Amino acid sequence: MTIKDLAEKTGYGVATVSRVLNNHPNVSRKARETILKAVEESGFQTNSNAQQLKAAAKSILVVVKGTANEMFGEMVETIQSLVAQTHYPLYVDYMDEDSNEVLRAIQLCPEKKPLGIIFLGGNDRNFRRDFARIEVPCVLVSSDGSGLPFDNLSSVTTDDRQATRCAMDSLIALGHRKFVIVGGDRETTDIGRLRYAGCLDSFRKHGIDFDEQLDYAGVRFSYQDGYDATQRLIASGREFTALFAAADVMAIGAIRALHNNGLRVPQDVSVMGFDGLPLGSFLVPQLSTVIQSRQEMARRGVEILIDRIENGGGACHEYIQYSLAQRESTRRLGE
Amino acid sequence: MTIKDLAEKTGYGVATVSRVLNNHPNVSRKARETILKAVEESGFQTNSNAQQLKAAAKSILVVVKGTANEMFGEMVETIQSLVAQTHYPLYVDYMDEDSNEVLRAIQLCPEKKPLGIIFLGGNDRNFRRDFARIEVPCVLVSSDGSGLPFDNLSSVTTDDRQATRCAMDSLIALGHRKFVIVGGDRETTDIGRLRYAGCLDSFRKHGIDFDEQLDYAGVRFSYQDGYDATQRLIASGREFTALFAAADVMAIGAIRALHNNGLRVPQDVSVMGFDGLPLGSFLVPQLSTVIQSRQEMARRGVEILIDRIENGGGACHEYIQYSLAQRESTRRLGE
DNA sequence: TTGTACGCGTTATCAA
DNA sequence: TTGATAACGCGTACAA
Repeated sequence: MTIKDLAEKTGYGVATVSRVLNNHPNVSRKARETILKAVEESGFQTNSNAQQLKAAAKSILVVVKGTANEMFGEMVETIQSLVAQTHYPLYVDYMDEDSNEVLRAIQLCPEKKPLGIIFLGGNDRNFRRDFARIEVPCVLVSSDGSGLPFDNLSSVTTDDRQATRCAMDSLIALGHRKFVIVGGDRETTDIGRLRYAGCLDSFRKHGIDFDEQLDYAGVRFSYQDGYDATQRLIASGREFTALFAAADVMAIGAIRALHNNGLRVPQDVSVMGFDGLPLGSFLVPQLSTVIQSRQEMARRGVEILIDRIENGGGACHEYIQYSLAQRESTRRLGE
Repeated sequence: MTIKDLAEKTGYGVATVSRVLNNHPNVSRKARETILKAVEESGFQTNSNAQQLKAAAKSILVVVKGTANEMFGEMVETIQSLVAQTHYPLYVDYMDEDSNEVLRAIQLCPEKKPLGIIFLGGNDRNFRRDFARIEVPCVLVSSDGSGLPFDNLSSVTTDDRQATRCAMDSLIALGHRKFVIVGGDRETTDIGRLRYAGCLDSFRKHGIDFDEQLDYAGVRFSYQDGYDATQRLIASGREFTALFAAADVMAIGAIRALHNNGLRVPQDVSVMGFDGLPLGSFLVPQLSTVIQSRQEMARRGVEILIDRIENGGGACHEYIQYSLAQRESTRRLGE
């Protein structure tokens, strides 16, 4: 079933059919009705290959880095419902955590010819190296692009460094002085770097003693890695009353590791995560964490992108409000 | 950059370029080398729109129902790596939990012209109503298609009913007699229906008293719904020593609800989940559950599909081995 | 208001 | 071994 078939069936030409399909003007009411009815009956589906081969589909592209990332699933849904309220078609492309999202976008561009791109997650290095080849307006969501010299790349994210500092400040305010950190890799992930920097900011300000070699473990963002890293930290014999995990999933692994070593949370060790996954509030103990506003991040990402598409303008970089949840996995020392 | 540009650049014709690109025979070594080098230099990317517009890409399509489903993320990765070892290109299409996966596949078929389709998750009703319009061999993974009258629809899944029965048997063997169930909707989800049936099988066999009205809550597969349902069950005043949740996420919500009501797991109530999410073994207490072999399910799904594509043959329906994990959230009564 | 005809980038057929 | 050329289904000048 093609528009040609439709044309034959209705007695009109393919151009008229195409016009009806795309809601173009200059079609008689009668033609529109006839053709619409035929479309209905035949269950016609326009072939998007041909469509895009022909011309820009005026679409928006979303590139999601990390299929398993619990943060992104919900955000994709928000983006979808937001974009659905516009007339822009939306393409969502999922990829592995460790693929190069920028190269993928570059690869997709000649095919999809998007008006703009939203990156859900992204790596500084990849952008620095390859982003220059992308010309449409883009928004990097949930990573900070303000350090990147691209006029067509905006970003919306949590201020990881400040949020982490704030989280550490709060633990210090609760009386904690001895910390260990289960963080991300500081070399390869921006998140790992920024959240670690936030910790150091706070530690320095309060004169907290912290040994980067002994008190920090830079690992991957998973339950298992959080668990393993914590085991090593404990095994090394370091004493600590508070553990910060750079992601909730790591915090969960960490709590289990503490438990296995006879350390109770929060009586013996306070644990603070980062992300604010829904899961966290169902755990026993409920996970204290930095809650990122995923909805808001996604919403602003869409808004900025559409504005740049429609009105032009250079890059802008926004931080989204986060909130600190002191729940059950942290406690005031000496109470 | 198109193959036409490539042709000009190298002095060959588009046909030769195309042949090189697709590894076809009847190309001189010299031509192949020259063209390959030009491809390298120019960073040429074949336009898949044009490719698919022209002809069937001999691809395999994966339709994933439920972006947030923790089961599927890992399975998609397995499928990808398995199919990568063949010469079939793979398309993965993600959709909301409540979209109609069969209609989506029907829509995709004329465009992608896949040789076969893998459905990750699926609803009985959707298949019954619309699947007849799909002609290529398909495999439904993680739902049971054996009741469906389609010769081109195979399925690979856990035997939900038997697995649940087995899980309940095990709880009964531990001395439990009073159960409540936080299950899925029995009307709209196959999983809800089958896992409930499994419970009843076991209860009947052992003469366990169970009131469908009072002891069963059919809700959605989420933390919050598991939590809410358990709250209601507790509030209703029913006494029970064991709670079965039809999914691990529900079990987690349930455990929190029990905790909030001063009920300890497993001392006061044993909780058994279903799915075997990695998360479960990091919780405190570790979640007892039915472990579905996601890897194996995905692997068999791919194997069966490729076999049907290459050798034909009718539908086959397989159950994949599951295993019962008695971990820390269940205990023997009276010990 | 409508239809004809061309081109998008690719693959496949055929003749050279 | 190669190249010219006809499709694939659609959008859109341009002509009518």
